Amino acid sequence: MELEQYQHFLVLAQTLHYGQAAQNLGVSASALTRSIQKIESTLGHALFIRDKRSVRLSQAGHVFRAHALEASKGWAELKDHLAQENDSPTGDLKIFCSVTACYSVLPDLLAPFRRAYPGVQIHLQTGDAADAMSKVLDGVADLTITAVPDQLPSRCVFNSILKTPRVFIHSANDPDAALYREGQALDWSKIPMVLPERGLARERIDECFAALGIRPKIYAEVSGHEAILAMVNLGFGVGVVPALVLEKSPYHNTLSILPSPKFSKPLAPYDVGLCMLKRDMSRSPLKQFWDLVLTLGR
Amino acid sequence: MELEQYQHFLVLAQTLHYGQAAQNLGVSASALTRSIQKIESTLGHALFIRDKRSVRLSQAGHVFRAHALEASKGWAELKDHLAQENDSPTGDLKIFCSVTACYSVLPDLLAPFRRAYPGVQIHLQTGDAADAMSKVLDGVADLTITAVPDQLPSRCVFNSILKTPRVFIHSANDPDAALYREGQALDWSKIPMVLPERGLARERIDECFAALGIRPKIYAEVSGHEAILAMVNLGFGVGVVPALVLEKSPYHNTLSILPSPKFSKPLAPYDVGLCMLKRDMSRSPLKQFWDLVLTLGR
DNA sequence: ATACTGTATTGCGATTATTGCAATACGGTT
DNA sequence: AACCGTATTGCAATAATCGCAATACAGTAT
Repeated sequence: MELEQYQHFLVLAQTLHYGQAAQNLGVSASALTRSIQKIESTLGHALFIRDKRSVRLSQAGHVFRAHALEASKGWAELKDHLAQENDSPTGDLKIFCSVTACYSVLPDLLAPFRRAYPGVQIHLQTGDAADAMSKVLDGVADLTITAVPDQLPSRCVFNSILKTPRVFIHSANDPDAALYREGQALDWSKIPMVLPERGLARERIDECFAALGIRPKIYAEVSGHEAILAMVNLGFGVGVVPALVLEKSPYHNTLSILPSPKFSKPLAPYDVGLCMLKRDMSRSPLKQFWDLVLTLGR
Repeated sequence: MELEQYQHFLVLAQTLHYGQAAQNLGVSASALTRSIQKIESTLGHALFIRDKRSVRLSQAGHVFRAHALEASKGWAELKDHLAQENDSPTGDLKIFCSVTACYSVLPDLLAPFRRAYPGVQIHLQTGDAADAMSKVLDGVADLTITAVPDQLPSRCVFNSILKTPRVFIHSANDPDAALYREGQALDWSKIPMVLPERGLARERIDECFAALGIRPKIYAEVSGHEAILAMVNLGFGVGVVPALVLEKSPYHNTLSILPSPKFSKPLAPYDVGLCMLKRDMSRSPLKQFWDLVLTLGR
């Protein structure tokens, strides 16, 4: 008997409505049906009386409800008890992190986590954000802090931590710097740009320009926000990076922000968050990390 | 958290030995290892301290043990409570049964079951014993009462109910009846025989004769014990059937038992028992039936 | 009467998890 | 140093689970 099924039962016992209970639980109605059927089958008693129009607890259902409540309470008490033990939870935590996230959001998460769970061994690996998802899917990393992917694999869950606008930047070293500073309307099809080589960021930028019928003039394609900053700083062109990346970089007072082109469809902000496997939501110390991030977010 | 895993934990907590505990539980050591790992992972605490030479409970392990015992007790109480409810367990029970078993052992099982669990709707189907296993595997039947198969599918469990010797029989109508009655050594290679067309019984008989270097003279190949009885009763030859089948048949006083040939490797008794899917061992009302048979067997 | 709506259940294909076997890692022992 | 005993892990096979779409079925509206 799964503890999760107890929860299914308890919610259904309250709502007395499969569709609604399923929605509350975040599962499909068929999954809920089968959870209940499975309990009934192991118990040998019908827990609910369904007469096609209404659902209500049977006698055995009431008995089981008392048990399920008791069991849930026992489980909660256990966790309390363990939390108050002097020894903190143990385990390994393999984090994969883009450099961007490593500079920007990671410190704010890792410090309190370390304080709360000193027994957890943390392995931190940085790398290209494009690899983040596959690292998690392959089990090389337990969780990753990175931009929200174009489409989340079904096995993963994502929790946004912060959003920061994307800004267009240029350097005083740029031959055209004077032009940019005048604040006039710019012809974006003629401005040399430093853009990401691939990945979600590049796609979004291309889409936004395309919506205006503009084919940007690409001076360089590079990999990684930090590389963009470096190139732009050398005066090679105009780049696009998340504002936060600029702020945390050593170039933040040598580079200037340009007003964004008048996109019909605005460039979505850079959304960075936590991503891990659904499966691990119930596992330690991943659950602890996830929960901590939630509390910090509020 | 599975209730089954609680059991795994509790047994390991007692034996403090993976191999031994695994054997007690009837699972492989690796499965046990993973059960424990999973609990530890969801709790975030090591339950056992392993130092390659010994296994002992950790502090968190002791805490969890108290919880697990409590939870087990609660579960047992629940089942007690439900058992004492006035409404008996409900459900369907689809039984597939060879005719032989239907006459011989089924009544002794079904009567007490019906008395104990009147709420269970019983569906009984008889048919060729050779089909029994596939009926269960295909989900057409929940359980079957039949001879132990040559090799049990891995998804199934089997529980022997009774064994009865196989006997060689002949009829007074047989032209050679006088010969048989004299009690002299018989030349089995010359005696016409009525044997099962296929299946385990036939294979065993062939093996036993083959071990003596004898190729029996087959007069007829038929399907089903009852058919053998009928053919033998008409005087067509000598047949082999489980003793119990003979006793329960209408021919039991018109047919006579011959001394068995002196097989070097004796003909194994007919072993009839209960077979169902492992999966269903925890489901109702199959578990009830299984348990009832166990108690009757003792 | 017939079509329609809301609700629980079931069939099915695809995805995940679990198992057991064999291989491995790692102390202690001969 | 080779060998045991024991827990763990890699891997391939097996089984369970999920969500979607189809179905069943009672009440309601047209």
